[in-house]
Amino acid sequence: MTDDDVKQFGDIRLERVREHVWEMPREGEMRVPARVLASEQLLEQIRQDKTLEQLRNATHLPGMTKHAICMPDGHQGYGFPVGGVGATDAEEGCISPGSVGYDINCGVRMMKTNLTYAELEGKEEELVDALFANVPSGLGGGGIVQGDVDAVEGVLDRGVDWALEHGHAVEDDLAHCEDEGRRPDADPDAVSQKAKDRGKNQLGSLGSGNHFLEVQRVTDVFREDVASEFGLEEDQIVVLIHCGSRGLGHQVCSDYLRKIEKEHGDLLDSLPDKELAAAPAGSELAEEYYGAMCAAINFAWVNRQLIMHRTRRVFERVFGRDWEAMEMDLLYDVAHNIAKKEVHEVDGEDRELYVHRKGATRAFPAGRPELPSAYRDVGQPVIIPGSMGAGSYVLRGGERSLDLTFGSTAHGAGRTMSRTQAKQEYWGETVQDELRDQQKIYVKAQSGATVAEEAPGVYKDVDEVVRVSDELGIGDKVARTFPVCNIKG
DNA sequence: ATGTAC
Repeated sequence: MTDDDVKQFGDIRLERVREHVWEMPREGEMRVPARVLASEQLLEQIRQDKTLEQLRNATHLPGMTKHAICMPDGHQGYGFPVGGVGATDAEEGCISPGSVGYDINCGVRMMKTNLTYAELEGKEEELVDALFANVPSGLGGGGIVQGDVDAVEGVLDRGVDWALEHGHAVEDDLAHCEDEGRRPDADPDAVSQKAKDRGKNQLGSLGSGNHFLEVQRVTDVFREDVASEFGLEEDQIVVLIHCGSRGLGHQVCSDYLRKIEKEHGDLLDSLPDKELAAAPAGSELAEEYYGAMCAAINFAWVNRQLIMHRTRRVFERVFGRDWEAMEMDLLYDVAHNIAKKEVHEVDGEDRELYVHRKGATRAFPAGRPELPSAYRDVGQPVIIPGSMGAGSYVLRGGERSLDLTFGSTAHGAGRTMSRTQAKQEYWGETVQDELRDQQKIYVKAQSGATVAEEAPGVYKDVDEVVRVSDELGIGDKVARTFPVCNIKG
């Protein structure tokens, strides 16, 4: 090993295993080593905050297997890094709400169209205004559906099946969503009344922060055969929807963090950070949290479904054609913040694990039984949004992901500065004017401050993140898109 | 991310 192959950041040591793979050797109370998957350039950004320390802390979680892993877009989060993957034994390990994240099933879906960029040019302002007027966004309440108690119960229990029953989905949408849009382990009774109350008037709403709806054009195709299977080609218009489970998921996370801290104090005392609070596998709270989290997963899927279906109606008005004629079909919906029971090979043995992916995307290659039939022979689509001034990517689950990352890859570009700092560096209106005048990107937002917080300059280079994923073989580049219209909170 | 704190 040469000097170039070792990095010492304070008391944290990283050893290069090979290109883009850095290992933090096991020491002290660490149960497993940790790994950072990053280029030198991205590692230099990752080391700037508490990401590496949080990654090391995560290796202390009971039942952690193989490695705690940090993706190329990793940054500091609540307890567990955003861009982190940790797989714990589902019988002898634990489940940790902070390792899922507050925004349960924050994620993205991509809807295709058969429109070309040429057909949209000149209509950008009309389209962005119509989307903004019809898709609720911003903090607080107001959704596409004003839900009552029964509606929320149905959504939590049946996910996108509920949307289908109520005319907000078609069968084909279910066939192109993970779990067909319905987590079978959902337990609505484990979701507090307070969480349900917060969620009932947020069904079909974008929220705030980095959440958005973006109309994009496909600018590059890297793997022609896979793109063709996915139904993507250059110049095509697609729609990307990025949002989560709103106040409901947030409430589920905080409810269970509080309960688990109280009930499992011994386990908490054995961890280096209280924010990693975890319930032992098999305990009542582990089961309840898992059921509640799965219900929140359903809520987020329905949220994205309602927004997508409303978007079809908006396109119908703007383009004067039926959405079916515009072939506005769902490509796929991917979760960025969940824990899920999955079987993976560990030391030559198949074991059931809680795979925590926080700011990480499942990236299963061809052949995994969980994949819908449309993608079983090609591998699942992985959708990685960039900032509103940069491209986004469609990848395909890579052959090496099962071996390296429990079937996962990155989820986005990742911030480089805090929201507070961003507001000091940028002014929302100026950002909007520049995007429009220099790149023909039309942004409309509830708040100028949000635009400043999400300015393209506050994000890492998504091209570099995707390059690492592709070169590692965990997620293969298929296509790149570029923004046309963007609405946000 | 989030009725931006308990």
